[in-house]
Amino acid sequence: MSTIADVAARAGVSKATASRALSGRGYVSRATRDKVESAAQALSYAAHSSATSLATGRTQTVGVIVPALGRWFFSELLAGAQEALLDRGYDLALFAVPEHSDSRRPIFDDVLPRRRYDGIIAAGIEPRAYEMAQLLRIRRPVVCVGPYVDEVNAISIDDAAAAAIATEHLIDLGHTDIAFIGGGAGDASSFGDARRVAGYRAAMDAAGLQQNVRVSPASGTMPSGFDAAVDLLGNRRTRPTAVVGVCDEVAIGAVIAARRLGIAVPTALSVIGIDDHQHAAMFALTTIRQQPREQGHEAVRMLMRGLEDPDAAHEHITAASALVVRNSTAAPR
Amino acid sequence: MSTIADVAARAGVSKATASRALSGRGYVSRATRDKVESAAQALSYAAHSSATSLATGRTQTVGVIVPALGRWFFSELLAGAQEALLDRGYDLALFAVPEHSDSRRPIFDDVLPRRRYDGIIAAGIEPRAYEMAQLLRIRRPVVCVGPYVDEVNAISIDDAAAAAIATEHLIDLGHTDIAFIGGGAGDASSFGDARRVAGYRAAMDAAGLQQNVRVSPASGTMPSGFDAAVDLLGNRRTRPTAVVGVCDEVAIGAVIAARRLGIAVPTALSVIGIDDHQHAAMFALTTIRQQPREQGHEAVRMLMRGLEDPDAAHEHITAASALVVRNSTAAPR
DNA sequence: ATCCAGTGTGGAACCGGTTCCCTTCGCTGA
DNA sequence: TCAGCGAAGGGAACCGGTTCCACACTGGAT
Repeated sequence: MSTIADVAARAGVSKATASRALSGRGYVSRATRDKVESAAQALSYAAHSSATSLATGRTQTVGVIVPALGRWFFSELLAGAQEALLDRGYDLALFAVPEHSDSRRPIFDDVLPRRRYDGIIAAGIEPRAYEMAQLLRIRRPVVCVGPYVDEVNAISIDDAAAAAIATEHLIDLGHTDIAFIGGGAGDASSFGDARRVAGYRAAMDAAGLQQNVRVSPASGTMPSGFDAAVDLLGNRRTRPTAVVGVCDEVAIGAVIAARRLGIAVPTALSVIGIDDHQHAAMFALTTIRQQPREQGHEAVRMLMRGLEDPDAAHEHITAASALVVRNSTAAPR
Repeated sequence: MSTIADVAARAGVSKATASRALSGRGYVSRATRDKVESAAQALSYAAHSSATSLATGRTQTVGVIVPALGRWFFSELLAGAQEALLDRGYDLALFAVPEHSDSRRPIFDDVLPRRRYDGIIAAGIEPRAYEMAQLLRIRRPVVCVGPYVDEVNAISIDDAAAAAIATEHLIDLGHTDIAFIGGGAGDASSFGDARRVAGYRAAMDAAGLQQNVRVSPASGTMPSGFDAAVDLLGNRRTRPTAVVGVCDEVAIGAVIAARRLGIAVPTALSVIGIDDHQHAAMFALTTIRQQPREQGHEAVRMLMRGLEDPDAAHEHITAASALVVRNSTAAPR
């Protein structure tokens, strides 16, 4: 493996000049630049990244923390962050660790302080927890996806509003007996889930339907949505006419459960989700669309801004969401 | 931020001794070690990883390449690799890039040669392609998940055997009109898909059913399996009595399509998949189980072996797979 | 008493870049 | 004619660790 000294020697210049020629910083004549570049080419030189990092203080790496890879939202978010980072020549160091896992603590205590990352994108951080304090300690730009404290950048849809809009869509169609599936069950659920439950309650309250509020816990996965829906829909006397799923995975689980129970969707039961999951169209699911991949792009953009200007004010961005009407919701009979 | 020189000064020893005390290499007296450790504690010292990497030549980072994050197999594989690497104190640099994407080439040309990774785990590498040649150039241990050349480590289930076992299960039940869904369609499909098609053909041939071979292309996703199944099952006169899905996502898409068409599973149609996807149980899907998470662990183990002993012979491991009978397959009527 | 092996420690080189500071040179403008 | 400036390039310091090597000291064997 050749070093910059080899390149410099072959081009007949000093290390300093070779470095300037290759990085494009400082004064280098056209002729010298060409000589250095062809020498580098000939030796198939590639800068040793540890040496560059040590000298510049930049690692060109961003740490990304997600609580789960299997959930669509996080895998899309990750894909978006990956695309944006790759474009800018940054590496993505992945930490996929469930929220309450034992291996989560050491990441914040030992791994992040090692000055290995120029910045951190953190999804699934419990609000105002110990973890947030640790993130602030490392003095690097941080972008939270979801909850946040004022001292960091953040991006998220308005979860409460999304759930409220979903609920109001059902109310507008004439439903009054509307149940909510999801929230408060195990590791795969997130803080955002709690805000969605709150949005559902608020919409029910506003419509004077507070006595009809019903929440069936589920963890945010399709099987858990399926199980919760089987329970909820099993008794035809207590069955609601409409269901709001905390996310599309849960809503799809509910659609499948309804079919299995012989309940027609949307004629006998309306189901609405939140997310616009890749499978939503296949199930003709009405939903509130959000675009986690775009949120990943946006998170990277915010991080880069914080890198360029460490004193920039922190941004708190509300990502777009919108009702997408398909064929899983209709007026009650 | 404090350096090892600060720690050494506070403990009243030289940098060399402080380094030895903290790393545990070389001779250091018990008393000195304690002094250095409490100094490090007091200054909340953490070694600068770029400096360590430059000095040792090890980055403590492994690059992992996957073609897609949304497919269950790869997200499980990634989760497994992450767990195993975190345990060993390694970082995971993620490259999630579709097989035929434009951003794929630069990764092999520019990113990998930068000597940033101690090793590479590559899934979704086209066999014997340019990419494999580039992987060999960087002189670091490589583990391929899926196809390989002799010069690298590799791990995979026997895809052909898995598809053959699935097909034979249907033949044993008495089916003769067995179609295959999947293979040869777009980016989300993989080389392994081709070998599964071959396994299906081989099993059909061996049973003298070669004239009944039918392959409907699909890309490995649930919606694509759904669409292909709707086409295949739409005409009741040409409908097969059993279907092999290239993977569980496709098979589940087929189960949903059958329900939508009013075809009872398993009485009127048997469906079998390959993978044992997290949703397989919910659909009572008979399948061939493989455990990509374990394969991720195993890949890391192989990589670490290559790191410890660069001259070790390359391993080619066939991962376990086994028939799991649930309730989506039955004898034909 | 002498030799030697095993411990313990410090100085300095080294890993491979980047960048500060200084010198030189050619040209412009007063 | 000469001060002054910008361009070009070299030497050396520096980033923060690890490790080689030299040296000092101890205690046991000869």
